Amino acid sequence: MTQNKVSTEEIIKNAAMEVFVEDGFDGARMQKIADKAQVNKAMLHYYFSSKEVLFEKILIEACGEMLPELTAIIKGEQAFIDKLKAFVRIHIRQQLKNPKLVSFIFRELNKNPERMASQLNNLEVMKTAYTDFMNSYKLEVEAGKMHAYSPAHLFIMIQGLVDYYPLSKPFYCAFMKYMDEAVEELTFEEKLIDQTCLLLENALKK
Amino acid sequence: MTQNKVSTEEIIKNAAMEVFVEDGFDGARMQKIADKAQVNKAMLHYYFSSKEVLFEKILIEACGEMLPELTAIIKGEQAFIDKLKAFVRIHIRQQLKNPKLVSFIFRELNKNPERMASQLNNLEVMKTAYTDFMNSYKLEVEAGKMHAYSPAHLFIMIQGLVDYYPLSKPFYCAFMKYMDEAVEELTFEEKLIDQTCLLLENALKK
DNA sequence: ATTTGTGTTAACCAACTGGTTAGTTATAAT
DNA sequence: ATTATAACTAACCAGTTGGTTAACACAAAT
Repeated sequence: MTQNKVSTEEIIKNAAMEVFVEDGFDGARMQKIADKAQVNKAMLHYYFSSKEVLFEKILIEACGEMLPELTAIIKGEQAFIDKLKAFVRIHIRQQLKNPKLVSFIFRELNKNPERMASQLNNLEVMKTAYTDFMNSYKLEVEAGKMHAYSPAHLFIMIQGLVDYYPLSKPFYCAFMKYMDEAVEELTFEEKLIDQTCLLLENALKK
Repeated sequence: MTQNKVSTEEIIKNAAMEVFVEDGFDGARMQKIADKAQVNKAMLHYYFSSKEVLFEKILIEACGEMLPELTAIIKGEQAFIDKLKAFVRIHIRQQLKNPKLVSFIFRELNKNPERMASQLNNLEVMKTAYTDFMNSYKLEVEAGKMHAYSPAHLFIMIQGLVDYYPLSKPFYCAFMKYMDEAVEELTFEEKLIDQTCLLLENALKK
């Protein structure tokens, strides 16, 4: 019973995650969520008062799912460049596991930047990650081992390199087909990771 | 009359562009488009049979607006690296002029990759751009002047560098505020362009 | 003057949407 | 056994949505 109680709410959440990620807030239908969760539609309003509230809960969870194993890397004892490579590798692989989640986040981010901003408090991890990462970079620069970039801009460029492909994967799948380039997805993506690491290494190392 | 005839259809299109870009397909309301165009809602169905049809027209136009001055660059007589820099500069500036358009394209791309793929025929420009660009790059590599990357992957990485920030600008605006970093938008963005050029130069030049 | 065709409108409609409600079952507490 | 509370359901509701329709205006062609 206590099991069941927790369970139903969790089932709804999982169903809602799927539907919201697939269809976005506007496209998502409460009935579809209820069907997927195999509960009566009224249950959605029983556990979560409104669509908006349910969505907010899902959005928070979705954000959380974006930055998991990453913390481990930052706290590691590796050299900066190895940390960076590990970050690239893990981040891209992770995003590619669920590309729809990535596009969901960006979709809702652009629709309602303020809401996402208010969620930023939860991303304390990200703040420390950013700071730690950039401090190690500055040390490398001061030691004359790396080219100097503006840390903030470098951060954005790295994010671009690791977030962009998962976000536009469907486009490139179609584009490749159109270009008559037969590509085996997995090898292509692993190679993208390698190439990204290589590019960053060349761009940074003096 | 002929003037007026053309005009009304164009007015509707412009209004539809605004609303679809702002709200996405699911969020957009025909009434809102009609209001913005200051015409009766029935007129939308008079000129464009359905929401779907109107949307498709808008999507094509939106895609067209994405790749304008770029063709000029490719046909230019500059050296590869200068072409690349010019591309970065113009592309980022262009996207930043209307960031909502960028996020609109990505939103709808991820919602309906097949539709976007079918629109790829219109992007003949892109195909030639891609081929030309990559051929010049290969020449540089063969001449031993540049590091060798897989052309396809390099293409994607470059796109990531130029598309990512406009796409996630609202996030970084909020993030910067949260990090207590006061940034003057325009200078920040011009510097991002410079930094991107620098990064690519370092990553490519031997 | 009358016809014809295009542009335009107000009013309407069926389908759908998020949300409610009144009532039912099941479980635990007294 | 009775009560109280939480979990659940079927039916319903008011508001919205994309889309239609029948009538109207107004110009050009006859």
